[in-house]
Amino acid sequence: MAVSADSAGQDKAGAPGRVRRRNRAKILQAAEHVFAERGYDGATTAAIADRAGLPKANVHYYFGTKNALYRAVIDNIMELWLQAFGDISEDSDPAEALSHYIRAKLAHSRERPLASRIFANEIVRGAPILSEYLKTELRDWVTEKSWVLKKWAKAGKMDPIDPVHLFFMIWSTTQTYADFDVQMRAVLGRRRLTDEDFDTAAETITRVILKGCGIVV
Amino acid sequence: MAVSADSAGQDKAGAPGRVRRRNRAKILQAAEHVFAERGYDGATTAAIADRAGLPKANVHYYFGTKNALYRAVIDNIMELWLQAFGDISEDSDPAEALSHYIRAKLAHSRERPLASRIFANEIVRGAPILSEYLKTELRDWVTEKSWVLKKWAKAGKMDPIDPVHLFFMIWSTTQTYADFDVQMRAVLGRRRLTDEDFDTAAETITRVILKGCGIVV
DNA sequence: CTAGAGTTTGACCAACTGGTCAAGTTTCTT
DNA sequence: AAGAAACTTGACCAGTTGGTCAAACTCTAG
Repeated sequence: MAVSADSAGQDKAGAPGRVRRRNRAKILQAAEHVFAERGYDGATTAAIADRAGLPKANVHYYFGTKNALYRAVIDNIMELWLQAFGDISEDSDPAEALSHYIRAKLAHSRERPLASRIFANEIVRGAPILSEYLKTELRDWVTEKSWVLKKWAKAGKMDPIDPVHLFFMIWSTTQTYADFDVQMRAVLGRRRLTDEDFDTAAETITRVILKGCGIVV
Repeated sequence: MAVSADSAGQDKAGAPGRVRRRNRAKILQAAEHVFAERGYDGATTAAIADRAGLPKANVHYYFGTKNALYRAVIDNIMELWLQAFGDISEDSDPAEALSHYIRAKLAHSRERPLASRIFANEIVRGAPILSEYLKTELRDWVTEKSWVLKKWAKAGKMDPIDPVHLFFMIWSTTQTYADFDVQMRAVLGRRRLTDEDFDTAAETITRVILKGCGIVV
């Protein structure tokens, strides 16, 4: 996954390339919004341009095609995903490592719901862009971490739960608060999910999963 | 949610209305496929007509607009959702009731993945059609069942877990096998999820959640 | 059998979409 | 300062989309 340099450097007036950097960032941010809200097909380059406050032709000047822009947005997002993959290693404490991972994932849902929703959309569409990443980087990560969980189980630190499906559980229970936000809000009767909602969610998920895996806190 | 009569009666040759019924059913089925695969905006009436083996004008003859057809598909789907809401009542056994519910939800993901994916798409889009349903029927169901879980907790049959978030956990962990199927397949290295995969999933989810809630089996 | 209701369909259309372009403007380099 | 490079933008275009329509055809009730 390429690492884009956008929004990296400073935008000192007079610095060469500052226009390029600022406009690319504006467009990427607008695109993230529109893609998250409308999906790939529902998003129009005109809507993205509007939101960025630029004429449509300008969007094409910087990113060429809608598809290239979409890829750039996805690139940006996957950078974050990888960061959230905290340290689950053999000698870390299961309770701490897992609850930290769960909380990190949930925080991501709260802080970057657009990213999560775009990711969800991409997967539901059949992952035309991301399937390569899923089959390589993600799969390797899961394989590696599965070994750790198996060793924890052998050491009696947790029950012998299938590690892969356990990761599926953690991903789905945490991402649902971003992707299915409307459903959660409707059921909870909230206009917006509050900090308390996320705290309760974190507590419930962590508790059920840790205890469910036989991890003593 | 309206209950459509499609695919109800028999299609005896000579029975009046049989053409209408058969064609509406054909179109609905095709629409379910296309909407699930491409999302609302990505789906075209032409693609749906093609898949149904009918000219596009025919689709409009029966359903008027694309949006009306989409609503009809959603209607069909919600009928199923409600059925899966098995019996979680005060005097049923927690272990049995919950594990039955989890298995039913998971079976639904395996047997009707298209329905699940359309539902997911609808929610991620902000539930323009379903928000009313979520705020009323679904919310009421959750409220009612939450009472049951709370009584179970008071009776010492399970830990005092937040029931609403627990339902969120069950929904997300089971639906993920339909909605994020590509991701699961990529990580598991399968071309298709097998029966064994679903069995392992059911076992893992049931075990973690039941034990996590302090329900003794 | 026959009149009217129900169905089928190709041709058509206006609106919108992603994308292009060339002429102008601003910024950078020397 | 001045020429080159980078950026801006309104006008434009071809392809696609949801939707219409009228003429032809088929079915059903009496």
